[in-house]
Amino acid sequence: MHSRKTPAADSGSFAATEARIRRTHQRFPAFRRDAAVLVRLVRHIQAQVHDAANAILREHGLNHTDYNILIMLYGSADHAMNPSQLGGAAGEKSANLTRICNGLVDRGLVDRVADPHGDRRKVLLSLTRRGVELLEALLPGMTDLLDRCMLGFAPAERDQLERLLKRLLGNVEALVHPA
Amino acid sequence: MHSRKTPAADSGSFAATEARIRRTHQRFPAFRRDAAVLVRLVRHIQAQVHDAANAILREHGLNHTDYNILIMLYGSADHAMNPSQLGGAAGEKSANLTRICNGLVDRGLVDRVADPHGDRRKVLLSLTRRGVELLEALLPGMTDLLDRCMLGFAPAERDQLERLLKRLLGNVEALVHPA
DNA sequence: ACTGATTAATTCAGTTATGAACTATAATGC
DNA sequence: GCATTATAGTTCATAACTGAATTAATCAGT
Repeated sequence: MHSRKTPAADSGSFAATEARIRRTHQRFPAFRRDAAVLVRLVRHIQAQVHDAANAILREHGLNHTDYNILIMLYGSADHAMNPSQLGGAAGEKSANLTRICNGLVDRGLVDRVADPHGDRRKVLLSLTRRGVELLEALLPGMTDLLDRCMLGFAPAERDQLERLLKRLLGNVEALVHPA
Repeated sequence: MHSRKTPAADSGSFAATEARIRRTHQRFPAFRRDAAVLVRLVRHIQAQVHDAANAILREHGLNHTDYNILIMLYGSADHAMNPSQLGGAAGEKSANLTRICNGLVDRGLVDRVADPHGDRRKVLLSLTRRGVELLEALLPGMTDLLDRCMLGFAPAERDQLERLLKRLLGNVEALVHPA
């Protein structure tokens, strides 16, 4: 018996990717190396974190998306948010959010009630006691993962990276919601 | 008639997200603000770029994933790669890659043949003439997207961001393939 | 008040992605 | 040579996600 992990491929060595980007730029000069590299870096980082988080969370019966929803609620002022806030915060489309929350509600981790404040279209999602407990049981593992991401980064470097990424985010948000 | 765009949510304003992360940190001090912010930034950036690219590519009958495969092949030395190289480069799992390439082969954009060099397990994927043509028709739009990502970034800032992201990638790769 | 446009959330059909199992070939050790 | 182990690629069942349509409630202008 084999296959303890997905064979996938050697995702390491971004060097080959860079060589490809360079060649593309040669064949099609308008294609800018720098931007392409950045976008691909972001893509790879996101994919790896996603996979690593999934691997950790699987044994608790959750995936990275579920976790993201739970931690957003955990961080919110009263452990409660509307679906649309939550979707925006977690970067999930509303249709997907409904599905995810259905699952979390079914498992008793999240509560879904009509929003008491006026607007009867709205819904309030909140962590149940069990949701809080599960999340807090998960947090050490996830915290450790985050720590390992930051190995070798000086505080000033983290700040700088954060600042630059925020500007990048500003730019890419303008792509979808133009003006 | 309404709904010209998915309602989704206000993905803008990362500020609320930061407030949540701060609260989480207060309730669970081991949870580091900086790392969490960075990971969520990466997630949001990737999601937005993905959506924007999909919107552009849709009218050509492709999605962002398809495009990524094609551009990898385009950038490779002889417009040809093995599935596993390609999967690694594009950040796709092998099972998914098979499916994607099936589609591209069916549409006559990609050629799939036995790798001529010895190893009979291997397969070679390459761009067809049509694949090259379609890709080159697409590239101006995608190039423009990339350009808009970089608005307001000085060359030195791009370099710095690239360097920092590469280090981050190094760290996150170690998460999945430990040691 | 009433019409038309917006917004919140969900539903739905179709697409895309995942983990595990499987087949076939190649490499390694003995 | 032969057994063991590893790798390349695919298949399959299931899960996750998407865009568009739908329902219901609010809002804005008149």
